[in-house]
Amino acid sequence: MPTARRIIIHADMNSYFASVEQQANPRLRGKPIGVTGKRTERSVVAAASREAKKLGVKTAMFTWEAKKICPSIILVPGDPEKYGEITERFNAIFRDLSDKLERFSVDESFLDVTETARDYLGAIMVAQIIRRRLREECGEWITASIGIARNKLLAKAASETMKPDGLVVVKPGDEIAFLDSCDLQDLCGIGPRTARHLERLGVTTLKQLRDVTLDTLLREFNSYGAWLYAAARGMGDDEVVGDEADPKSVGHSYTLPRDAYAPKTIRRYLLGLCDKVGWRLRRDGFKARSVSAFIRYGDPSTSSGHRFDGSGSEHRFREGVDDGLALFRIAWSLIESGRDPDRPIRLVGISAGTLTRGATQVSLFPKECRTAAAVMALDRATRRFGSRAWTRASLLTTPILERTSGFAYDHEL
DNA sequence: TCTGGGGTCCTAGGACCC
DNA sequence: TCTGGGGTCCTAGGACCC
Repeated sequence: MPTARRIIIHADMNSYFASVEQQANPRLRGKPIGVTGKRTERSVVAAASREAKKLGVKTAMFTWEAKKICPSIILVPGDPEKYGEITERFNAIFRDLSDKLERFSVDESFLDVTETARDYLGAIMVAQIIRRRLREECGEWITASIGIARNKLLAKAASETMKPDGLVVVKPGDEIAFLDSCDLQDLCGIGPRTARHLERLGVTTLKQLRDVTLDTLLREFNSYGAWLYAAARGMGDDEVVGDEADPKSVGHSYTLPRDAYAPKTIRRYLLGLCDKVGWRLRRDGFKARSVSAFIRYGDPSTSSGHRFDGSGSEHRFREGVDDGLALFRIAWSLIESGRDPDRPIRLVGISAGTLTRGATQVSLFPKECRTAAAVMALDRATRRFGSRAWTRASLLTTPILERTSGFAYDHEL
C-alpha cells in the first residue's frame, strides 16, 4: 500500500530574538537592534532586527563589526527565558491547528496538517490562521515565514525563500522546478563543507547533483551520499516526530571574559557550568550516564589551520549522575588530562549525555544522604527564587554568577 | 572568515563479552 | 586450547542545524 501523501507546514519566526525584544519594548521598534550574548562585548549578533539587516548587519557577526557597519545599532543582551515563553505561545497555536507538531528549534516548528487541512488550499488557510493568531496572541512584531510542501525538507526550503512574513507553497508536481530555483546550501543538511566537496566534483547546483550517480555519491560521502541522492530529487523525511521527545544531551559552555591560563580560574567557571547542568537534569528528571568536557584555546594554533582550536573528551558513568559536583569532578579531570598548559583558554564547556529518566536512589551512606538533602534544599530554593537564589562560596569572586542576596553553599573545591 | 551557545547525528577503531 | 563470528560499549572527532 502506498503511503499517504502528507502535507507539511514549516514556520520560521522572522528575526526572532530581535522581534521579541521589539515587541516587549516599544522604544526598540523600527530601530536597528542586535541581540547578543549575555555580555555585549566579546560576543556576536545572535539576531538582528530587519532594520539592522537592511543596513548590512548579519547574524553571527561580531558586535564590534556590527557597530562599525551600523553605528546606530542598539545592542541588547539576550534573554532566553523571554524567548522561551513566546515559543510556548506560538507552539500552542500550532498544536491547535495540526495533527502533530515538531519543534525544530526555539524559532522553528514543523506541523503535519494532512488531516486538519485535507488539501493544499486548506493548508494555505491554516497558514493564514497562523498569521492572524500570531498577531493577536504574540503581538504584531512577531511574524513568521511559512512553507508548505509534501515533506519537511521542501517545506523548510520553501519558508526560507521568502522572508520576512512570506508564504511559499510547493504543490505536488512542482518539486523539481522549485529545487532548481534553490542553491545547494538552501537545503537543510548541506553545509559549507559538503558544498565544497561537491564543488570539487563539479557540482554547484541541485540540477547537477541529480546527474551524479548513487554509486559516486556513496563512494564520496558514505551513507550521507544516499541522503544527498534523495534530497536532490525532493525526497526527504516527511514524518513529523512530535514534540514530546526527550533531549539527548544537556550542556552549557562559556566564553571567558579574558583568556585564562590559571587552573583555578578555569575550575571555577567549569563548576558554575556543571551546577547549571546538574540543576537542569534534576529539574527535568534525568540522570546522565556520560559527560563530555571541552575547551577552546584563545591563541592561534600552530599545528591545525584553525584559528581557535580546542580539545574535548568523554567519560561514561556506571550509574546515572545528576549532581553538579559529581559532573565537575569528572569534567575537570577530562580537561586537565587533555589541555596544553602553555596555551590560554578562551572557552570551557560541558555536556551531559546518555540521559535516562529515573527517580533518585536513596543512598545508604550518611555522607551521600547529607549531600543529597543539601542538593534538594537548594533545588527548592532555585525553584522558588530563581537561579540566582544561591551560589557556591567558591564562585563568589567570578562574574559568571553575580553575588546575590541568597546564601552560599561551600564545598571542597 | 571561523566568532556565541544550544543542540543532533554519524564514523571508526579497539575493547570486551558471548 | 585454538579459531571464528557477532554484538555492544567506549572514546575521539567531524559535520550539520539554529
